[in-house]
Amino acid sequence: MGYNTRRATLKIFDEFHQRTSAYALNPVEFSVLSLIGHNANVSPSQLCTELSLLPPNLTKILQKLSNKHLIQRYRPDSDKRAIYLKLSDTGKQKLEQLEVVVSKLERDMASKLTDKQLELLMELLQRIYS
Amino acid sequence: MGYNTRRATLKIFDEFHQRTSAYALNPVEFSVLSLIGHNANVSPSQLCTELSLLPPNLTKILQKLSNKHLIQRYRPDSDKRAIYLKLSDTGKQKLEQLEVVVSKLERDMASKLTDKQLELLMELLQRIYS
DNA sequence: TATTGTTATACTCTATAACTATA
DNA sequence: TATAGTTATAGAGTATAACAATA
Repeated sequence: MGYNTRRATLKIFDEFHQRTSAYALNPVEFSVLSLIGHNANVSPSQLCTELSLLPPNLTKILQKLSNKHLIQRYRPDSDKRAIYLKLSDTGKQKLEQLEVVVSKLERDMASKLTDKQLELLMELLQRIYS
Repeated sequence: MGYNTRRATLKIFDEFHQRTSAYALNPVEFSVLSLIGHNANVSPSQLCTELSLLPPNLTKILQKLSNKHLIQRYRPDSDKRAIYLKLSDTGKQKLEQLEVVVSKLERDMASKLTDKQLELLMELLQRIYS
């Protein structure tokens, strides 16, 4: 099973790189961008939990996204240790574009599956890791 | 989809490490050992193709397996460039033990799935990457 | 000249420890 | 004393180029 999930991941990630090379973001970085986009004011620690990333590694991803002016970080008055994350206008624009590419990618990678089968595949995978 | 396959892979590999730490082999190294075990006289280039590994990286894996006295390498008379791989007696023994652990691991990781669903999951994944 | 496999090496990804600032 | 996040760094995994030996 691990063999099959890994082979599928490699294939999908390879195609992801080919189709999104103009954005210079890898799949995990895209996930971070997407989660921030759909959960404004999310914190780094929440992202670490949700994506199984270690804090030091997430910090580097956030620095990269920040250097590309895709996200903004600010410290809330309620807790000056914490950081809230949200997308910049550029970030929102890029995310929207990327989501179109990625959703087409997903459909193409599953070209041998019906919509129902793809949905089922997702559910079975989630039952494995959750 | 890539997100879900990756999360599942991470979970499975993590459990793999916990249950097989005594053998000091990672999942890919186990796959190499297993493929050699079930395909005597397979060549490194065949393994590279089958497992999507690059030759220099497979070489390192084979050196590790060889240092552990799990495999034997020999050059056939028919082509002195090529290498044939097979398991040593120790290798056969270790593989047999590992396969018991791994097949139990597989069943446990899919505890929320019926046998039929697990079988289906495999087939859907293979349709993605093949 | 092409193929098989190896060596050396660089790059990316992931993991650990120590640190700053705030609570 | 504990928590959020950062920095520095080490280690594992993956990639590219150059090479030796054989076909």
